[in-house]
Amino acid sequence: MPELPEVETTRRGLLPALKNRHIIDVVVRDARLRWPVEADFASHLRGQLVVDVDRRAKYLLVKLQEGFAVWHLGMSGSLRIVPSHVPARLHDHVDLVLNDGKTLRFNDPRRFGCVFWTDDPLRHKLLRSLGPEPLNDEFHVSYLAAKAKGRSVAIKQFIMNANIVVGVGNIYASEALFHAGIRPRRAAGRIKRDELAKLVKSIKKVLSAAIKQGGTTLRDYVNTDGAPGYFRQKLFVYERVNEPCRVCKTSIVQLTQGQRSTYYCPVCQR
DNA sequence: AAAGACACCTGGGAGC
DNA sequence: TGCTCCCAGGTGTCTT
Repeated sequence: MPELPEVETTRRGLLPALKNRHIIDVVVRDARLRWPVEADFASHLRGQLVVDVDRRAKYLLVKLQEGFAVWHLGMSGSLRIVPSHVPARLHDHVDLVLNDGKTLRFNDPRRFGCVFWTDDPLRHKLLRSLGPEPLNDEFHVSYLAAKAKGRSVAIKQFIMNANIVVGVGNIYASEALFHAGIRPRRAAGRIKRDELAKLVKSIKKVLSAAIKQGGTTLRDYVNTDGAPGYFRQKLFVYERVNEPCRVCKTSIVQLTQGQRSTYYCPVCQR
């Protein structure tokens, strides 16, 4: 499910619900996530005050007085705030019970997500070599051009590589390439500088617009209130194979890159 | 170092 | 109805 806009939407929902609350209990119903929930996870969190909720790439950083609870939603994970008396449902794997009668509840059918405690998330193995945030000023055309130089990998897979830039997943990679007018299979190293400049702008624009709409719900993504995101209506190519391009009416084409579906308009993108 | 394949897992939809 | 197959918002790890 979640790319950067969905994770950011989740962060914004969590912040007012978690900040300045105490975690009075932790329930781990199923520790078998992508990486098993560690045995001492609950004891690290129990009794702690939540100080802030931040985000790095697609990781949510729940800042505690001592260390952080770091969450990744994987493909199908979601975090909701529910009244603590609501019974857990299928795939509700982890709860943080708060001192205000509410519970932060993690649901993840495919169990590709993970959660762990750490005292220094940015130096953690999973986060330390991540590229820049796409919405920050450090992500600019000169940076991208330097990284792309000499690379033969397809531009779509290149911008989905979190070591290059974080947060661009399968939906927004196709969408950003459409808006930049670039075909997804072109080698990253052969994209001209002015095209890369357009691509940087498109990535920023698409992600910002999606955040404004609360993200994209295709199947099971919901925000912390259980509501879907509404950016799906604004998609130009993703999951629109054989439908007319919203700009030129040409049929949208689907292909496979790196075992993922890619969508593009053969006329608008060159 | 870079590129590509594969792995993890469940559920929903299509086709028979 | 029920089976099989394919596909899905991610990304670490292994092989070439």
